[in-house]
Amino acid sequence: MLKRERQEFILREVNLHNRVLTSDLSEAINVSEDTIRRDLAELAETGKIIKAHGGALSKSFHTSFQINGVYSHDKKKSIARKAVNLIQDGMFILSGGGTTITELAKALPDQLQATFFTGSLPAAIEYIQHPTAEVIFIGDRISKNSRITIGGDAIQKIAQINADICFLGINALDPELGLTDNDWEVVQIKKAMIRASRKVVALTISEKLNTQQKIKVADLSELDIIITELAPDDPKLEPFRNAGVQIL
Amino acid sequence: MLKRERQEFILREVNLHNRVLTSDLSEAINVSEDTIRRDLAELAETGKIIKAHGGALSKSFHTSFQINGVYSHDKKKSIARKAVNLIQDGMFILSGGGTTITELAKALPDQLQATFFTGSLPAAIEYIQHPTAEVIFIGDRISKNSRITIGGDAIQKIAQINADICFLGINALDPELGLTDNDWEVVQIKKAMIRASRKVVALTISEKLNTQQKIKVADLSELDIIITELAPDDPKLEPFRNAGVQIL
DNA sequence: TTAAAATACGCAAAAAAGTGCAACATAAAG
DNA sequence: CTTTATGTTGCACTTTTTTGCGTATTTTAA
Repeated sequence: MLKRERQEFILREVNLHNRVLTSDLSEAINVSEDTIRRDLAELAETGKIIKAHGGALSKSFHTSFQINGVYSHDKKKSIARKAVNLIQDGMFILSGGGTTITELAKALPDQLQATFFTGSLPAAIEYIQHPTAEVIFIGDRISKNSRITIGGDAIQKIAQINADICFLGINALDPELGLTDNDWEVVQIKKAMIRASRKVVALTISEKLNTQQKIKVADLSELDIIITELAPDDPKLEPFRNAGVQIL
Repeated sequence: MLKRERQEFILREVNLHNRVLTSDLSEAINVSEDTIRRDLAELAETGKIIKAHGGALSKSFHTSFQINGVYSHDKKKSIARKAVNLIQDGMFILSGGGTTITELAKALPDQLQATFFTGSLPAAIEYIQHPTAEVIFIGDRISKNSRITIGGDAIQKIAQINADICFLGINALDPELGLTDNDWEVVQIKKAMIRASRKVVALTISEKLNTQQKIKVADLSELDIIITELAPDDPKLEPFRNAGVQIL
């Protein structure tokens, strides 16, 4: 079995079972565990899998673990600081969910007068603590995973809004595939929010750049601004800038 | 099971049940309690969970626990325990706001299957953490004081509901004046909720009995059940029982 | 205060991973 | 065809990681 062939087999196994053991792979392919380890190391280096003691985990399985760690907290704060500069007094703002958005809510300057539409419970809790912000909650069924409103009623309500700007915390952004997500209901909400806003801002930590999930939310062309914790001229952002999206 | 995989499992369990026991996890995953403790320590170190004696708590649970005052905490807990007995599988429940209601949400038995309609952000946060409860949020403008939805849109939505039971945390209850409140917008919401339910349950600590506020919400005759922390035959409750309201 | 439960700590065994090296294959260049 | 350069693989060895156990300590609840 060729090296390339072997690695593709491993990748399929990982994505199928969400985890593989070095020992199992070694036995299945009939090569030494050293070789398997070397393969896993290579696959992990290009970001296709996550290495772990005893084997490896699939990327999608692992994301939740990494993304809500304390490491990314500072990054999200720095993203939030950039984002609040886009907000001006009197604006009508559509706000999605996610921890990055929650940071945005915390970072609002005290004297700001703006109206926030959101379907995210954690975000709403933060917005409502702001001294002057007006908060409109978009009601409907609440998703247990993401703690945001989902469902047709919510989409209808969003469609009635004509917001100045929309902030979306996003899970995956790829130069080719654009904005993607893994939850069909959430995708519908995000699409509705994008339609209901004059300007769309995507907030994301750099780890989520160049990653893909299963369901399409929007093309890059539908985004106006991408905000990450990186400097705007970082090479990782090059393909997105080339697509005509403004980078902050 | 790989270490990382195990920690992901633990993290999911914590976020689902709000608390986990070291002993349960040890048995479920089939590793020693030492190993579980080490995992919990690592997860706590990166801020993903809150460690506690005997197990760990979810981060959100811990924070919401801290936010509420402790003055009448025990009384409200005892009220909540009485109230959950009224809830049965499959019920549609309208739920107001207030710390007593939040306690009710925390006291729900794990296996309960019910649908909760609410316009209270803190209550929704609690309901959504329950493993099986369905949560429908009634959206509209959020009041800064009470953190519940107010406004005509919400009232209209409530009118479309036909709930089995309605739980109201109340601010003032008087044998003559009935249920009163000081916030006009909140009063409209409460009235709508009472209209939309077959059975109305008022939850209150005894300090609020025999007090009045400025705006009338409902007559005593519109209430079906009053729950306080007192024993049902307490003399303070006599006038309410005489008005034909059931006391728990 | 006291007994039981839970935890921290040190330690040792087992498993897994990293390291250097030699064997082998492959392909390009002479 | 031979030689050389390159890359791949397996092996012996060391190092690191992980785990469970015994013991001492702390925490909890009565």
